[in-house]
Amino acid sequence: MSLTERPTPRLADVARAAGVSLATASRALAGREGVSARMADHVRAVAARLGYVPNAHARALASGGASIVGLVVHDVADPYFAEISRGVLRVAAEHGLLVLINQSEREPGTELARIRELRANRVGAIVLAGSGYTDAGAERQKAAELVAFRETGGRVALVGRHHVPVDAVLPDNRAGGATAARHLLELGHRRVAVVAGPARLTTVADRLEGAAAELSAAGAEVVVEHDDFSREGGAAATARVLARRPDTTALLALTDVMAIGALSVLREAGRAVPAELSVVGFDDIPVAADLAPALTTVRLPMAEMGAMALELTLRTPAARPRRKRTTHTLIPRASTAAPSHLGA
Amino acid sequence: MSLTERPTPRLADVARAAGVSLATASRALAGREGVSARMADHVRAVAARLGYVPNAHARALASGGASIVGLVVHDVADPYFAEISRGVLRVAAEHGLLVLINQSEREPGTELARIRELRANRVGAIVLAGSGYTDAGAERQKAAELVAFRETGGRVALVGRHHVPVDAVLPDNRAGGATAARHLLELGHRRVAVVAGPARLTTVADRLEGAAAELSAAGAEVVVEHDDFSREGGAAATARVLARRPDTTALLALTDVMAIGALSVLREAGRAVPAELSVVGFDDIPVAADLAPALTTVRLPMAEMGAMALELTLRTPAARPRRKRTTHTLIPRASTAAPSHLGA
DNA sequence: ACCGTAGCGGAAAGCGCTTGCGAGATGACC
DNA sequence: GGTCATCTCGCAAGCGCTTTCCGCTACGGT
Repeated sequence: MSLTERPTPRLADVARAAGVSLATASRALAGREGVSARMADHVRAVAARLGYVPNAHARALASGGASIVGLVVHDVADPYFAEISRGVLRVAAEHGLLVLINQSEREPGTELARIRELRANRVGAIVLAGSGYTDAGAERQKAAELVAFRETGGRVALVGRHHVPVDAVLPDNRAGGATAARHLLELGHRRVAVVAGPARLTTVADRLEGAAAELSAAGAEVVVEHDDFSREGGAAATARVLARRPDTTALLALTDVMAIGALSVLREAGRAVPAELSVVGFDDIPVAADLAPALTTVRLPMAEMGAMALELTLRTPAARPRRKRTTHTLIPRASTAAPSHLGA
Repeated sequence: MSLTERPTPRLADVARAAGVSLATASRALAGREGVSARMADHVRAVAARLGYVPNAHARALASGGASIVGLVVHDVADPYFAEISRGVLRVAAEHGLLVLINQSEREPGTELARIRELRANRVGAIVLAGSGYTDAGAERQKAAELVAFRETGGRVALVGRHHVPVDAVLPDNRAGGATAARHLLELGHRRVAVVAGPARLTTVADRLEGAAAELSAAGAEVVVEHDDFSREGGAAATARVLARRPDTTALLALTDVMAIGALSVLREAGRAVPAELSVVGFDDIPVAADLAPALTTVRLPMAEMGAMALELTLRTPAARPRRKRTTHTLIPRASTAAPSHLGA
């Protein structure tokens, strides 16, 4: 190998080259007081000349605690989580924090493993985004891990409803589901299908509950099809809806990503949206406005949710878990209209 | 504060509780040889009972090197980078690596700062995704930082063309640009506008060069409008194209995200796509097929690019930088057609 | 000119873990 | 039954940095 492996300069090298002690060098570089400005400048200049990069592990070990936070999402490429991540990264950058990112792949086991890795890395805080699970067993293990982390000085914030007694940002899922349903009802729809994600996710349970309550209160017929929280899942669920209840006049997809799948199936099936079938989504991901037709949806402040979660972990810990509720907004676009027999 | 801050159990606690020495406990938990299976099981059981989580910093310090890799992207919420990130995370998970993610915000200065932070954290490898800069000064600083990192034992891989002598995954930008242009030419377009990102990015330069070369060789008129690499940038550039050259028959957007902005402006302007104006994008981000109309584009294997980059860093270092070129594929969809005077 | 005070710099003790080396124990072989 | 090879385990020395505790210097006050 022609690669010359040169040892990284250490603080001691900087100190020696600058003609000062370790303590002085450390203080100078950390910008701590107790060193004259002149001296500090000198040390910094020497460090720069040597290409010194402090060893964050040594620093973390000696001072106890690194400036790293952990982020766990279901899937980074899902626009919902991408937006949340962006919010988290923005706040992290503002505070000089580094972000260790993880995907849980929507698997409770994987999620648990990721949390442990984060703990091992002594991150200062963990932001767990994505839905909780309706399975009490999985939630209990996660809760134990997270509580242990907090008890050893870590900070935790969740995005979404989990059965864990820690700070959380709660998206307005139930009310959002109700709002979406009401929109369809007001347009005159009475045969509505819900294209839902996996029943074991609390996000799905909440949105569905809000929608179903509203719809049945109005005496509408409701069918629900569960599938993956993905474009393909949305497509598959929609195909089943079409087969099972061809007279459905409106589709309520519990995420925009699923709505995208729904729209594609409807397009292929030659069912005009919204003329024959209305479609409403959830989240308002960035592309929702650019779909064909533009998607009516319930907007959640995704990036802010991520930002708020990280900010929660930065505040002084509270004795009782804090809950921050978000708002939601119906964004009416071209994908919803009155059912055709009314329009006619 | 009612939060009971309990100290994290240390390896010494586990060793004592298990009745073994530190060395044995360490080896047992690391799964290293030199410890009988019986003993190792016992130690692991005790560790689990105590809720022991090894301190990754101490481990990194003692063993020199953490199992963390750094990833720098321009913007996590941009679908292009989200896909690359997914590829990186997949490979990282397969190898038990943690990923420290960073956004450079398309700022050379920020990018540099992020690389330094990654270095400070003694990551084993850095994957730098996103375009290089045509500004030689910025590239030089980045190169210095990256080369220094490599010389001190770090591994680096880039995605995209940078003026840095390290391993890289090179997307087929130039040829892809040519392919997109040829598609338009074959349809009969002769007045083409390129909706381009910032000129200082090598990605833009390469795609544009490939397209322009092909177009001018065919004697087509070409206008280029630069703007941000975003939906809004694409919209603004398109608006300018419309004002400057109303007789343009085809738009070549250098990324799908910009194409989305272009489509929205065209829709608002009442210009039918592809009847009046054809639009072709670049990347084939997941939603490209679901736009209105479905976007013709040049597909790049984004997730694989991320995966390949990380895998490059995992291989034994080579004396000379390795370059992996990707393929590209034209994905014809509904947004392109022959210009109207031909169709008529 | 003397003493008090403040402020700066140096020595050293860890932070929690890995690991090379050597001691002790165990079994094999003659 | 003795000797040697083979394992298993423990000791102790760091990894690079922070931080406390002191001692020293250089001032200003009187």
